[in-house]
Amino acid sequence: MSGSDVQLNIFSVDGPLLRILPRAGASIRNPDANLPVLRSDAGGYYLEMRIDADPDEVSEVDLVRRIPLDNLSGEEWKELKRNYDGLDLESYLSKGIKGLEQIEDIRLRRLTATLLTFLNPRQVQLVLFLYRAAAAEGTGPVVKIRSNDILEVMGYERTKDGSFHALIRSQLHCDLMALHRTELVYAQETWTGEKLEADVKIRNILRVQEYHVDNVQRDFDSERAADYTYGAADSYTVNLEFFQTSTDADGDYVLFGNIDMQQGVGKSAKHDYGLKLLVYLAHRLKWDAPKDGQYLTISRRCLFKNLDLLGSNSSRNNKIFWRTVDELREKKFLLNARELPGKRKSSVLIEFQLNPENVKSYDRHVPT
DNA sequence: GTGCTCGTTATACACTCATA
DNA sequence: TATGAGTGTATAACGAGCAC
Repeated sequence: MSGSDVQLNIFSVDGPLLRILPRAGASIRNPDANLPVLRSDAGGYYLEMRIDADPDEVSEVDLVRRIPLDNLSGEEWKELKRNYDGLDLESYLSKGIKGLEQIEDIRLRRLTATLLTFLNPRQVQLVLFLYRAAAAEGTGPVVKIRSNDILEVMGYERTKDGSFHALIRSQLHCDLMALHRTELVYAQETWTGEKLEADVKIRNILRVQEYHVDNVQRDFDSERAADYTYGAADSYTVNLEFFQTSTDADGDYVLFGNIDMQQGVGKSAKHDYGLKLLVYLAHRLKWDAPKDGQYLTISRRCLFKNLDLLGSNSSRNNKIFWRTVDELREKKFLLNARELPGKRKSSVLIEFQLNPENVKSYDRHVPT
């Protein structure tokens, strides 16, 4: 990547990360997603959620997201498992994420919510912000960020005294801790010379290496703030765990430009369809062989599932989808999109023409 | 189209704690 | 004791989706 690209606000995100990002962030409404369970193996104890592979789509691989539960004795584990197995999560979740309030144990409630809402659009936006910061700073995978700077860029309003409200700061801390603690377990195909092999990978999207609190008198505990209370540190140093090839001219990555990091104030993070569609298209760039590097053809069924457009009103779903397409067209990520008839009458395909100036894939193994 | 629910932010206020 | 920074809680308001 050249220096002029950084000046133009263009940055790269690793291909291996984009290949799994929509799967890793599948919501509980996604038909491939299973309810969280407690599980133990030789490596330890975990709260985990499995996303099953969809046999109809090669890009929809089997993936597990899990939070390791450290420092548990055998007895504590048995007690926790007994309590958790007794919960009727399905019934709780019929009332939405708020239904989890019926879980009495605060830590377990928060960990379950963390797993269920993992990689919501706000967290995806945070990941993109960190990659953009890494590109701007040129310090490789390690990025140092100030909490208030991120919140400023995300468009949150300051309070009268010029700081950000504790709730917003706390939410940022919880998002960073979710990305720090949640492990992704999946199979990744790698090239050894000309030979393609598959390895099982266990990776976090990022790890928080250090955090700093400006006022040393403040009693701040990172784990406690994530599990029981509120609060945030004033700055964090994070390591982007997938950051390996993205600055390599021969690497495997997607270039993004022109991304608006502003949160729509008052807008629910879960309904940011524009960001969801953009990330999904970037993900497909890493799986498909786009015609001329910019034409992608994807089934409507698959798009609706990955955009979480799973409501019962199909005409409304369609309306939201095309409104989202228009949004990406206005933001110059898309040049065009149109409906194509599928093999069966019921299977509609959508052809996208991406704008290579704002989203473009590089892969040393697939000629572009 | 209407009314409801849900997730989110904004605002206000009370509390704790350290410091001057 | 007053002050300021940070934290925790309650409530109102808003936008969006959903069911009817």
